Amino acid sequence: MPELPEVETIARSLRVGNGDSPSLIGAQILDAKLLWHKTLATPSESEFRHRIQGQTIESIERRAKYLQINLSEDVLLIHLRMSGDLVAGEGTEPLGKYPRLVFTLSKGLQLCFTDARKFGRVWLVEDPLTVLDKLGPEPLDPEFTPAVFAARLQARKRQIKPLLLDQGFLAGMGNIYTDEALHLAKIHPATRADQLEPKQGAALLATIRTVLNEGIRRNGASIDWVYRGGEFQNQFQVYQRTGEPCLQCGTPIARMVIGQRGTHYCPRCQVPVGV
DNA sequence: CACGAGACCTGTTCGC
DNA sequence: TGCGAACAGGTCTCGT
Repeated sequence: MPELPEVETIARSLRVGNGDSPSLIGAQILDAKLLWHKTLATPSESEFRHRIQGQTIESIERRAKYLQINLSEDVLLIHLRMSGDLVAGEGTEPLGKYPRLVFTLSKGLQLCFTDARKFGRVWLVEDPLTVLDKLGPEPLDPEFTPAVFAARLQARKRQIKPLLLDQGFLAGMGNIYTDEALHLAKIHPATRADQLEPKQGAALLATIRTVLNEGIRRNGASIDWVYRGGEFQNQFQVYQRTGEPCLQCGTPIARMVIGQRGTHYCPRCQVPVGV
């Protein structure tokens, strides 16, 4: 489920708590139980348990689609990939289906990493940059300007959709929000990046921010059986609406495969240019 | 550098 | 109803 808005939603709820989820700030990690060995990217399981025991959760933030949990000595990084989730609560029995890594915390709390498809990964490192150093700019960073974004587009020949999904080019976009942003910007997903007018490129960053902010405002999107409780799925204009009328022009939404990803677009609003 | 295919995994939904 | 195929919010690696 996790693109930037979903990860941001999780980071916020772990940080400040919400209805059924307690804030984890200040909690101490008493132990960690690894239930699927590949979930832990580094270090080894024994070193992981040894190092993390006794550390306190000092702050929680998000970088791209990574959750960054700053501990008293180290940094815990979590990537949810396709089906990962984090559930905080009370008790020692793992919360939720498909638990892969369970942290026992002080105050009778636990943090449970669940992940049906087992793609998610967890790192415990001293320096987060050893994991995060290849990431591109944050789309919501106000210092990242539309002009800079447009200029970076001009230097690339790739199709715009795979380029937006490239985390080294721009960090945090996933399949849903990319399709939605391109539709809002009226750009065909197969358009070559360097074929976009600088004006279009600048406008594209604006629509990216629009859909991301709207996603965050609605606590992310919940679709299929990987449920999170967000409501952004009700705002989809194209994603998973193949054959349904475009809400702008009535033309049936089309689906094609670009970069091995299902891609949804309006063939009338998003006219192919230089494809 | 760009691009495609294959891996990594499991669960749900679709088509016959 | 049953069964295989297709599909799923992500990313890595390898070959061309």
